[in-house]
Amino acid sequence: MQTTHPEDPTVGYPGISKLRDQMMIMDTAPKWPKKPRFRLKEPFLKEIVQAHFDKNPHAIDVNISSFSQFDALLNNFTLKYQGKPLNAICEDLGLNIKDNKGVVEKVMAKYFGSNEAKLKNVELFSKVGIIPKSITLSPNGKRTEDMKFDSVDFDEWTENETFEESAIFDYFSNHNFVFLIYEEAYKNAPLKKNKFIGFKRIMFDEDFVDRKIRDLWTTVRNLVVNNELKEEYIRLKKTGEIRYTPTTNVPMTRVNFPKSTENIAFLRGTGSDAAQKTEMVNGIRMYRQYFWLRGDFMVDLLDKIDYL
DNA sequence: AATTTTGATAGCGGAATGGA
DNA sequence: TCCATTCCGCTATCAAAATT
Repeated sequence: MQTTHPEDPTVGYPGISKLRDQMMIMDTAPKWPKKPRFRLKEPFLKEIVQAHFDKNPHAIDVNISSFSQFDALLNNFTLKYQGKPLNAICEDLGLNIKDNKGVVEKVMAKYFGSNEAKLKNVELFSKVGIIPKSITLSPNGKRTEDMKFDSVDFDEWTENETFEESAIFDYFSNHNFVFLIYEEAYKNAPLKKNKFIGFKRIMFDEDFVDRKIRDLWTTVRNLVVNNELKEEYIRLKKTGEIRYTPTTNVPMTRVNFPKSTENIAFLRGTGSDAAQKTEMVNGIRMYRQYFWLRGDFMVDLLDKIDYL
């Protein structure tokens, strides 16, 4: 752009917003058409502070400073293991793993040089605000599940007055997401048989965050602030009988948070079992809540992106 | 150092829904 | 009407953190 308009840097501004997902340590704000300022990405600053206090003894330094290098590292993994089932990859990496749900993450952590099970212990990821997520496609490339993200801190959610100050805004706006994409060997195949397909890296579209995530934030916030949360029994539609959970034999209940039927972004609870509902909001005891995005939306979104 | 609790990841499973 | 898909509260598992 400089070569065509060296005297007028503003002509390049629209392109800067488009370059956001290429920039690892810097970011620009606000976005086009407003005049951009440069700033350090917030997760990077946090990591610098953390490193100072040596909070992260397991972190390794793979010495990567740009996304093209990062992408290349992921591409090497893809070239080696594309189409291979998870158990074969484990074997090749020297990981002795039973059929458990932690494998997906453990494999990646190992590849990035950490023997820890958690990818968040890999400094590279936290340093530059990369959030890894795995997604499994059905044999015909459709969604198998919806996607769970972070848990909800209701104090934070209601304390902040504006969406732009909220944690969920920061989560979706200021982070890169790397998706580890797997495909089922056959319908409902066990996890370790799933084939590794590849990586995709995205930043969520500003417009999507501003509409869908803002909707979720506003709706949930209003429900809690206005004390409009309600819990009700789940009843069988045919007979009207109350449903009971299979393991704890407690009545199943629902809370009137946004559901996946009405919204791409919604809340869903999680916990050890129905007898252990630890969260308390508006006097209602409930599972710890997480925000989710619909699986079909995620698959559509990723379909538009190229593999690394 | 051993044990318990918490919480994060990823997915299960039974009922409702929808298409052929 | 049958069967596949979707919905959504619930659950298996593991490891980190807290507690003893």
